Amino acid sequence: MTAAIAIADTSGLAAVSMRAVAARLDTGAASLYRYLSSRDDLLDLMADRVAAELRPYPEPDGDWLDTLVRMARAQRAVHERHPWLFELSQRASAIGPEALAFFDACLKVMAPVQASFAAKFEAIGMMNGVAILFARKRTAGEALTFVGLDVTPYPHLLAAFSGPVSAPPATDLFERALRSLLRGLLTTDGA
Amino acid sequence: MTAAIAIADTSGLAAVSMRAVAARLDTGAASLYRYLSSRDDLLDLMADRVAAELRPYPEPDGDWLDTLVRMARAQRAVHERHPWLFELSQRASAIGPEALAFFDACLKVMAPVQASFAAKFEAIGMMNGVAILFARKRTAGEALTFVGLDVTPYPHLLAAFSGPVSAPPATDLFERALRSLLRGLLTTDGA
DNA sequence: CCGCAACTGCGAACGATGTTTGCAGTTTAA
DNA sequence: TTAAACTGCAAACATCGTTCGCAGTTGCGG
Repeated sequence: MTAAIAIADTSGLAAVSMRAVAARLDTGAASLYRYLSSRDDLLDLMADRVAAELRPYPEPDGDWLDTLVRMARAQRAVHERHPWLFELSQRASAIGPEALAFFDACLKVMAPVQASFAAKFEAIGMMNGVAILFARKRTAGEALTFVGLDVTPYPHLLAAFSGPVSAPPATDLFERALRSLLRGLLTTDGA
Repeated sequence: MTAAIAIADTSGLAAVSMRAVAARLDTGAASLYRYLSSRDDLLDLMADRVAAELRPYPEPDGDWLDTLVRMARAQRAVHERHPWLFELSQRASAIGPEALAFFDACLKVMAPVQASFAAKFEAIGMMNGVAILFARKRTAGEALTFVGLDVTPYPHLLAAFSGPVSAPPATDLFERALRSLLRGLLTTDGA
């Protein structure tokens, strides 16, 4: 449901209650059960609907690694647009047709790579993990800056914060990390 | 609370209700609020209690990469012992003293590495992500094997499953991935 | 030993949640 | 026209986290 996604985008996943969604649709909560079997169903639909934003998949032109990085960038963008997607991605049932299609497209890009299916599977999982991690980077940074914690028992943490505050921007840390990881995962000489 | 962790280990996080924990302690739900301010408090305490299992931290002997891999192995073991920890790790408030101590220990190991604090921060985050991903590998594998999905629209997925089922074990995929990632993240020549 | 203040445990109740039920109202088909 | 099927939805139920208020206990100054 588009209404549910709108609520999640503005107020978070917890605000997506059956009553809230129904109210946005000017109806009662019970009416939703004519179209959904449960709230989990709704969440799955939301996840798959949003996974459709990964389209169109890039054509595998040139280097497969470049193409994969491009797809990972799309994943990161989606996770930045819909922060709640992270909470859903851990649910096994959230793997819907769109997620499978993306998975399939990744495999297609990896076709020229000589590696086992298990390795490719792992690589796609890592790609997803990296995209999520970087999408949440800003949030995580704030989490450590929040007040009220005495850092004196952690000498190295203290030293790190005492140093120059703004580090060199480390441009494209995302891409560098992803590239080195995928290369290490999918080639034999990269160990 | 040890009781709450026991419930989560056997029945999942959702089963950790105030009433369930109280029942295990032969008391009423309201009594818990003499010691906890809310359920979130309880979850934070659980996360930190379990983070203590990462101790003792290895002494930084020899190569820093070896030491980090050892610490990541410990993380993976904890996540395999307590699968629910993953759900908690996304909550900012779950960063307690034990988590900070681990973070500090990582920074200590990284002391000889010449990289910005931002890069090290990112590297620790990735390390955590990789550990979680591999801890959940078996679950994820089952998720794709589950029945009821027609894979015909996904030709590359189908081809992958049609191939030899059991791939070469890919021993130490965990360590290879981690090593290539950390090296790429923390050194300048690894791009 | 008393009396009073502070603390502790907890049954009962409140609001909110996901879900089920039952019943009107409406559409469809014979 | 009429019976069957479908649709929307208010009301009710179970369960959740949390609060309230009251007994029972403890600690302490007189």
